[in-house]
Amino acid sequence: MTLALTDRMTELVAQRFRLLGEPMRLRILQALEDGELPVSDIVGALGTSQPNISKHLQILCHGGLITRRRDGLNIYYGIADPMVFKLCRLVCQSAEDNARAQLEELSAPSPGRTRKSAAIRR
Amino acid sequence: MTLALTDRMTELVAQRFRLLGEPMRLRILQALEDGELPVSDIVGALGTSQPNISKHLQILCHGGLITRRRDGLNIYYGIADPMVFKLCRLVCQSAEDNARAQLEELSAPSPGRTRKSAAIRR
DNA sequence: TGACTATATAACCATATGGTCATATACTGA
DNA sequence: TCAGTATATGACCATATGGTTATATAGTCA
Repeated sequence: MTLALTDRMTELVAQRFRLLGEPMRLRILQALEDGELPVSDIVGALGTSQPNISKHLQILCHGGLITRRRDGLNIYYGIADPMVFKLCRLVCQSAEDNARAQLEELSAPSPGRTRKSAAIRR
Repeated sequence: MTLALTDRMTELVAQRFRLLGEPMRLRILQALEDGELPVSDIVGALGTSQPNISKHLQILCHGGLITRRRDGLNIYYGIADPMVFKLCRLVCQSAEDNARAQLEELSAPSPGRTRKSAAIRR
């Protein structure tokens, strides 16, 4: 079945992909994979400034990818839906496949292409 | 199993997500879902300028998401790996869930939260 | 209340990104 | 070769984004 997204839905989906299109945010998500953490721990784990982490946490939180819970002075963030990791794995896989394909393309002995030949690219 | 991506891999994955984080590019991919098309058709279908489409096509092509094939004056672009639509469906689903959850949050009769309560947000 | 800690936010800067218009390039056919 | 068509690219602009530093806010505890 085709996607056939409405304009609004296309915007939403793009927005969600954009959340994941930032290395620092992916690192934050990975840091939270084993369970929720207070901001200070995330900062410690990722080696960037606390304001920067806070900013990304807010973006992820508003985007609905992480949860937020206060406990005394600390604020704990956690993964809202482990599905994100499924997404990451899929993309990871396809990125690997792509890299492999490019390697083959480069080391191919001759222009005797295998199939469909996705290469013109001037 | 945890993700445990290397820095390089994290960059690659983020880069790939960023490709999908643009409404116009998502629309292009959707336009190609039923089969490859020449640039002019894509332009016709999406109602933006030809240079703009060409730019996005190049980005998608370099990112390995679409294929490119010349036939005479026309250049046909096509989906490189239908997996992208699987990704979109997953994200779409989760975006819907999220929207629904936010609605419930808003229309919840009282602060008698159900579970874990992901809402502080000042 | 006041000192202290954890986190958020404001102001700012440099760079990236998406769009536009004008023009170049690549191919076709007379 | 030349006119014509399809696509790509360069130059440019406005805005978005990620980062930094300084400071505000919220909660704890003496």
